[in-house]
Amino acid sequence: MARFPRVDKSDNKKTVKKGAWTAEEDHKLVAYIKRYGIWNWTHMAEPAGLARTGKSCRLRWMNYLRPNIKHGNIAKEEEEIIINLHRVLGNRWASIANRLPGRTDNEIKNYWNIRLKKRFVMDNLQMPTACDVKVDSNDNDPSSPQYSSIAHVDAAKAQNLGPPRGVDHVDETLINGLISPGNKIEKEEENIWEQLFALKDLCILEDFDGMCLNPGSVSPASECTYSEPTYFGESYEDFIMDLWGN
DNA sequence: AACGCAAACAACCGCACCAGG
DNA sequence: ACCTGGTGCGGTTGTTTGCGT
Repeated sequence: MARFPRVDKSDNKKTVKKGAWTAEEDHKLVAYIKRYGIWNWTHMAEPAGLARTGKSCRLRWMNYLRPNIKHGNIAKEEEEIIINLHRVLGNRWASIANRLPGRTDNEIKNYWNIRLKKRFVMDNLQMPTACDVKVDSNDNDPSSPQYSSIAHVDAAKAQNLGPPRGVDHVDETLINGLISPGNKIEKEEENIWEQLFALKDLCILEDFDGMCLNPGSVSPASECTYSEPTYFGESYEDFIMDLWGN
């Protein structure tokens, strides 16, 4: 990682702008990146003519300005993927986002917190957790008693609650087995993906891969009730196209 | 039309990690 | 080995928007 001369703190008292980005700021950032590329977020803001922190610039770029970002309208298929990935990965939004082209971690995180989390609460459903997945035995059968007790206990742990009502028996040895060294559930992402592909509902991911390879096969938008937001009076697509000079 | 509330979204903050010096 | 600065991530908060009364 390249390093730069220390910032003179005494000269660092310029007012830093916060809050919503304006179209002009977006234009400046995109124009700068188009010309010079991303070389250092912290030091890019000033020459780009932005009174923003590097972090703010990076966030704006990553979540809205970079090409190929999809906005709104999370399809049913994507929702299923999010649920399944969250079951395996937990709150690792960036990892989940990596699996959903065009989606940002922020968007997925918001979607989860606002819609899915609430739905699980309202429907009194079992909140999926990363530890729900166990691939090395019959326990990956959701209908099995073992699977069920694991899921219940982990959800209860996640909410700092005791075992939920209706669960009168918890197999502690199973829980210990899940968290003990040498357990087949590893933290490393590669192993997590192996677990993921062992899931019975893998077909959803396969369908999604198919969608990526054959974009024309994506479900028709007519199924969606989402209305496209506007960006400074334009559709998001027009706004980005305009920013990129296309 | 005005107000209040809830939902949705955008952005900030703090922390952890990584790499160069 | 340690320090420092940059980056990325997840949690949280602030603002905007939509809807019901």
